[in-house]
Amino acid sequence: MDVRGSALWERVDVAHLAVLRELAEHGSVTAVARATTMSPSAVSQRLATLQRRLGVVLVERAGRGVRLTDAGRALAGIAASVSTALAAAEAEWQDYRGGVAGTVRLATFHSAGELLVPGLLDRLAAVPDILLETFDEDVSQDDFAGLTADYDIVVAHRSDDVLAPARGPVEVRPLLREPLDVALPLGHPLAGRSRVAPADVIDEDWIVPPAEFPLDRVLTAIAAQAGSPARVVRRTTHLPLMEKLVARGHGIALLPRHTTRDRAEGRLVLVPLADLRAGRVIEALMRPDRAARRAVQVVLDALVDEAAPYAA
Amino acid sequence: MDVRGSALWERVDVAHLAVLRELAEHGSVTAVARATTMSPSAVSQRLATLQRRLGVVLVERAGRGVRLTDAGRALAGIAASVSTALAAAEAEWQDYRGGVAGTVRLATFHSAGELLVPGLLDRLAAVPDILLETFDEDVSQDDFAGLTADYDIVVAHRSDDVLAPARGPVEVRPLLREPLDVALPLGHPLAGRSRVAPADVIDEDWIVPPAEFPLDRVLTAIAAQAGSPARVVRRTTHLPLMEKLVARGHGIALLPRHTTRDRAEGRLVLVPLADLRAGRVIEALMRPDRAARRAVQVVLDALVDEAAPYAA
DNA sequence: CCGTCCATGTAGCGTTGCTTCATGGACGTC
DNA sequence: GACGTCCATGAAGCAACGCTACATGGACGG
Repeated sequence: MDVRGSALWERVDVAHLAVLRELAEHGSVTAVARATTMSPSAVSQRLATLQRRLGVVLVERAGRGVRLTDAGRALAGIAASVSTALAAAEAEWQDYRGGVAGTVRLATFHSAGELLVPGLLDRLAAVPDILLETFDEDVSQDDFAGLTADYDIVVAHRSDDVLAPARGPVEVRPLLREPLDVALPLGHPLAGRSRVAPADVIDEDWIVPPAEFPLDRVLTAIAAQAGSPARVVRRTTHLPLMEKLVARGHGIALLPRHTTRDRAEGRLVLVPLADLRAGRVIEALMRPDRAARRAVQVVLDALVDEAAPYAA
Repeated sequence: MDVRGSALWERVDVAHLAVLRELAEHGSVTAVARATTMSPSAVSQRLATLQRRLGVVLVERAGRGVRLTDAGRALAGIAASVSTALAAAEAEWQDYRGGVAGTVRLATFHSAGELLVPGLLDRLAAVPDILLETFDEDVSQDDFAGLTADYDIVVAHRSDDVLAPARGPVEVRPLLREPLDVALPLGHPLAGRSRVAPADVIDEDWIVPPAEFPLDRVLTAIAAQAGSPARVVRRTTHLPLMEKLVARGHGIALLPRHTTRDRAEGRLVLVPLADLRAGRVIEALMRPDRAARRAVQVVLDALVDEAAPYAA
């Protein structure tokens, strides 16, 4: 940036540096090319010139793909902070100009999308300069953070029995905690109860998502408390399917209270669990540089507002 | 930096932004061209493309030169923070690589240069990768800050009767406080005294630097305390000349203790002032982005070390 | 009123970096 | 063990960008 002195930036373009950072997150040249709408060759050439200009080896081949060297990892970390600073500067400029324009890519898992996206779009209708693109992404509990490489905001969930782990360089904003209730068909013997204990329901047939999904972890806790394992008869991540199966008597399930009430109340019964704090935490994850963008912040704030009624 | 989203940095190059910042500090296109070794036309074209890409007017003509618009000033401020972030990133990279290379431009006023530069060079001999360029710059008290646009480190002085004023975005590192003594010829009636009061010396012929230089301000304070104005017979910033004039009986002067003692002791007598705290503060001034460079920090640390013996 | 200074256009050139296509190595499969 | 696939990289060609050098046109001062 400055001509005199050492002037790293006379030789190295920040745009070139950015691909290194993307490579660190996406893991392969082709993935970076896909994510940035460049050709793989362009990505490769950028990396090559970067290394030539710096006189340092940053990437090395590893089998079919590439791997960052130590120096590459170090520089990618630096590139991340540059990204964040640049995004902050851009935000400052947008503040000055008044406009909050931009495209925001939001990933939600199904039930959160159902719960939050419609109201979110209503709120954002007042901000015409922001284009919100929404995507469905439901992955296992630990994989949400990785999605932040592809989206500006990732709505993630985890069972609230585990502390939020160190998630590295990802920013977290809590949205809501959603209690999990036992869903029973209308004619079920326990359907009239105001609460049920783990021991009451452990011998039922259960319908839950695959292992390592938040809802599954809670069932594990129930089984632990009841002292006997749960009998899982079907696994699916698709909540409406779970509801239909429960309604027709094919088993019972743990279902998120708000989401289910909005949709399936009347076709089945939700009974809170006694003796166990069962719930899932829903939060927004972002890479710091993306979080620094004003358009992202506006969407995030709207998301928090939208979630507020459920936040209890 | 990022392809999706609003992507200001896809349109605007940080190098282009940098010229705006330089323009804000140097004030004219030609001055920026000189400072950056580009042609004036290149500077002008960068500004033009910057405005075209942003769709905003940043500079406007003012008489023979140009003036920043409000938007231009705002963006220049942002450019400054970008510069700092980039310099910090470069420093991080240099830390990783181990080397501390670079050219550092140091401006000193004459007596500080005499006092500090020889020892500074000794200290830096151990760091072969740093090239130190030194320059003499002695300006009036308030103009030192402006020199930071042209040098990495500016050694400045001010009389210590005034509080350091808000110096905007300039970083300050104190180096030493140098007492000012009354310099008398060897045979002077007061030459044997251990201290002299303002009233003792106010009726002498005085030799001082031009107005608004630190030493002049101290004489003003002496006159105020003595209750009568000082009779100034000659003005010069050149300390050796002042010493010679004093030694030959053409008047007396206020001279910095350490500098003078190193050079002229034996040819004149230095007597401390009683009833008045007379001294000048010597400090290093830097622009934040320059201060973030490791090479600059190394030189600065050496400078502080070199000044330490006098720091009392 | 003229000379000087400053900024900005214009022409032309060099460099850079992209796309497209071809090559070559590594892995999985039949 | 050979083939197909996937991935990264090299070469050729082209387009765009930004610079230097020079010319133009206001604005200030003598």
